[in-house]
Amino acid sequence: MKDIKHFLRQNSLRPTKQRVIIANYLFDGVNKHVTAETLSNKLLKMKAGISLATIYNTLNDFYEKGLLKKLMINSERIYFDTNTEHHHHFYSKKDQKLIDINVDMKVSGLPKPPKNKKINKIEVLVHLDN
Amino acid sequence: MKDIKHFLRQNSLRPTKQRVIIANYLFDGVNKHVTAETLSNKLLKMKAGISLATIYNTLNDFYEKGLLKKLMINSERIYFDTNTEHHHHFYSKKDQKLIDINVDMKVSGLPKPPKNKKINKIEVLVHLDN
DNA sequence: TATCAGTTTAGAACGATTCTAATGTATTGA
DNA sequence: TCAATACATTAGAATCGTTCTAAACTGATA
Repeated sequence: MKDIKHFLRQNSLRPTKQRVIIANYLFDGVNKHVTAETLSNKLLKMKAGISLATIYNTLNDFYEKGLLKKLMINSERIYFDTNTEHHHHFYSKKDQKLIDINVDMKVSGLPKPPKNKKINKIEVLVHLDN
Repeated sequence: MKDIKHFLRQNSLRPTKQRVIIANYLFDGVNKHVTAETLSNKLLKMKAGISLATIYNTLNDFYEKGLLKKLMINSERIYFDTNTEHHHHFYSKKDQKLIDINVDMKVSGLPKPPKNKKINKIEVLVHLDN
């Protein structure tokens, strides 16, 4: 896809074969949460022979350019989120799955931050039972 | 301390020397957030010769008995929280520090959870800038 | 106080991630 | 166009937090 190459160049990333494949999958319009492992599995199914090292490099490169958000949620693995807007999540431990919450939520009753500290952002994680 | 031995027994934990030392430190009335590493450092300073394996075992034993909460927060390490009540946190990435938020907070505008899922608990993490 | 289940320990193993350094490739500019 | 080079990819080694193993030890019990 021409668009993806252009998109990568716009973000100071050389459109190599591997990056194009990965970006095409990640930025297909449907927001995703991936770990290196889940992405690797997807790519294996697509028969794209991309090494794990490259998958890690690429996810981190995309992250550094702001194309992905990093989530570390009650879990052992780092999730990369293609939705880089500020938003919240449902999390099902049982399914090991994250679901975006895209509506605006308000947190009330927040105490003052400690002296000399400023609030940067508020993250709400809604744990699901089943 | 007699109390601590009793406390451990009440929780079906044999009051071994190592567990008594660790419990005495953790449950001294001041809530704490520790990782295996920070606890190990504290114990080294106290000249308690307790192996890392035992520290991991003990933290996990305490966790299994509900004496500690596990937090995994935007970070590489597992934090154990001596405050097992439902509460929220400030988190300073710069300082790698967690601070309890013990006041009641309300989250409004929460969407319905996915079909057949029930909300278990809501965790708010307030990221600090500096 | 002997027995035994539970505990501690050093060090090995593990698993996710990063590093290394050799090979390959996109970009550039002559 | 093509050579030079800066950047990417890769397999496998290294790393680091954590868990496992199996041998030695200890608290509980009778």
